[in-house]
Amino acid sequence: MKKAKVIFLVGPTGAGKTAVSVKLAKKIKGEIICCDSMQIYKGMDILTAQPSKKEKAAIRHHLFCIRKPSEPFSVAEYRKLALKKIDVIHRNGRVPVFTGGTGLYAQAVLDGLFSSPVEDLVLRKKLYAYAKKYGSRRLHERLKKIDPAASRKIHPNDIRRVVRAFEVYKTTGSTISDLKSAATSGGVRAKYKCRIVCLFYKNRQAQYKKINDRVEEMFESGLVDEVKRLLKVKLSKTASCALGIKQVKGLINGVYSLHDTKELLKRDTRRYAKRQISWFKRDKAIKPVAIDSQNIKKILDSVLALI
RNA sequence: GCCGGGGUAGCUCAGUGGUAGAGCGCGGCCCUGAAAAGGCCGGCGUGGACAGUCCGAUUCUGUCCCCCGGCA
Repeated sequence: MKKAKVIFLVGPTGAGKTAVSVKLAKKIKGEIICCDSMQIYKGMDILTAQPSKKEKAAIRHHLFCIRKPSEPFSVAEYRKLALKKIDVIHRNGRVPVFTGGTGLYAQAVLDGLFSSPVEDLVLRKKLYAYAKKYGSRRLHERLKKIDPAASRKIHPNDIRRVVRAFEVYKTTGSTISDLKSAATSGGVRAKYKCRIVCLFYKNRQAQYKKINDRVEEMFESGLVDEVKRLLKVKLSKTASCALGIKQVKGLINGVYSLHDTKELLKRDTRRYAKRQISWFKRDKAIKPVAIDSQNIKKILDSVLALI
């Protein structure tokens, strides 16, 4: 039996994934699935560069705007929803096209996740308090005793991972290393004919220019008002991580000038893009498509040739 | 023109009579239930120019050039 196809269109922010994804989906009878940890939130259209109404009307989009900004979200939850969508879309005889820049989400769908417990907020709070009091090094030392392998991999300063490793052990009785080396469940990579394409700029300067321009546009389209609106409710920990919220909050509170806010957001977005590139370079199955212009037709042709 | 302050990494600056550092930028990397998050690594730069003192000057002295503030 011929394997059904699943497409992933990934790449750093500002590469033009959204526009390409719509053209691509039209061409191959595809439907788009959000592969972005922030675009799953509604009410953050400018902040997350949500696809336009027109784009959404042209092609079926899934998993966009499915959570309120007050609600938390996680990779595991994402993976579950994404797998369901793949089935539904295949059943309709169409091709799922995952589009977005969250590498971890793509990986979770492709390779699955090892089974680990949901977050234990109470325990987590305690662990952070401990780390704050005695230093994360001390917590790391303790981790070394229960899970030497994990302690070797996790840097003492990487408090989140140190805490998580502890949390996993305390709630399940098994170490995160053991869980990790046990079989990961539900990866899609072998089950379907997966094609992963990453758009990236040949020239870093061109990419940074695009990012800088986009930040300016976001402000012109009403970013500040959008953030003001969002801040009226208590944002979940996840939603509040969206790039732009912290920076614009500083502007609203009078901590930064408009100019400084823009520069800060540009800088943080550049750094984010850099991290995305690092992430996508790791997976050897990812096929790179170099872009040097915004000629969508050309980009689309390159993508089509690879899938 | 005079008085004062200053010219050190792409930027902002620190420091020292024995050839220099910190933040930011920038580059590279790691990554499994917060991932647009979190973490790690990376600094030879004509120390404005020239001359002098000294065993030795980026650090002291002199001259010149440039910048900033004040007075004219």
